[in-house]
Amino acid sequence: MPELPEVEVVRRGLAQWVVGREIADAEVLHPRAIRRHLPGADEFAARLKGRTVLSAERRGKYLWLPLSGAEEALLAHLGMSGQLLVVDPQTPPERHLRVRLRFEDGGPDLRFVDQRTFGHVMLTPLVHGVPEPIAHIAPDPFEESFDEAEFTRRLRARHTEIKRALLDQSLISGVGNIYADEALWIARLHWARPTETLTRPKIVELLAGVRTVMGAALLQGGTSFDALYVNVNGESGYFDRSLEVYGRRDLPCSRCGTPIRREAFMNRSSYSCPKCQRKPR
DNA sequence: AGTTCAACCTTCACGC
DNA sequence: TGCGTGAA
DNA sequence: GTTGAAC
Repeated sequence: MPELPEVEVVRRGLAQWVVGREIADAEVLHPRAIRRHLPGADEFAARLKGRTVLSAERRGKYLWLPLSGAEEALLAHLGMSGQLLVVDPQTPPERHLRVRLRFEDGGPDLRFVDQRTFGHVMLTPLVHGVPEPIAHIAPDPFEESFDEAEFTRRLRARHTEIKRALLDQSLISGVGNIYADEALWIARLHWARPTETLTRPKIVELLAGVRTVMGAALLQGGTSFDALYVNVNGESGYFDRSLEVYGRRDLPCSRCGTPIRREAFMNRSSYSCPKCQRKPR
């Protein structure tokens, strides 16, 4: 498993190419890619033109670029299949290209590509440095503002099941269904474990698991499950992905050899090792 | 109040 | 070969 | 992955 800070690779990748650059033109190729908070594609494009990108930030599945002028940012929500790509302007349009930003310097485009249209980009005001629509989203474990003691306190005050808590974006962000299952396996925790029974060291272990899984995924460009989902380099993360439990029903646990089980939970799949992750009584 | 569930979309793998 | 289904 | 409606 790669070591920290993998996130910085992604962030630097964005910052390196984008920061300080003036937007020449914004093109919306799919109306739903900018749904919400804006009248339409034309105004979206008009408001971006001539603005300069100041920096690049990330929170969970969100990336945002603060812009010159007003306290505003271009916010991208990647969803499950969305990607924010930095590519040579000569590159032919991607099959699922939704929004394309060209720059005055003639350098690489910033392209929002999203097969399933679950993600979107928008222009939004910043409040305390964070886009207004995601003000309720808690920091992810890679952010400097992520406070482990605070997280521990709030987690144990929840009185809920641990996986439910991990998927709660107001408590911790960046952890989806797959990452949750993987992190729980690493920490040898059953998804139904009551949060108030977790010891401080166990929570530390779990967070380490979350960072390991999330970091590996970020290295591959965020969401990359199917071979058709590609990373920032346009390569599939499919083959070098190393999932221990997710999607491995009946396959042996790499720690103890016990067949991995699949259970329905919260209207989705949950995978775990019956031996390593004992169900709480 | 807490929880489940369908909807939002496109594509692909699978079985018949 | 295609059509419906389930899953991402 | 997120939202909002329905139990």
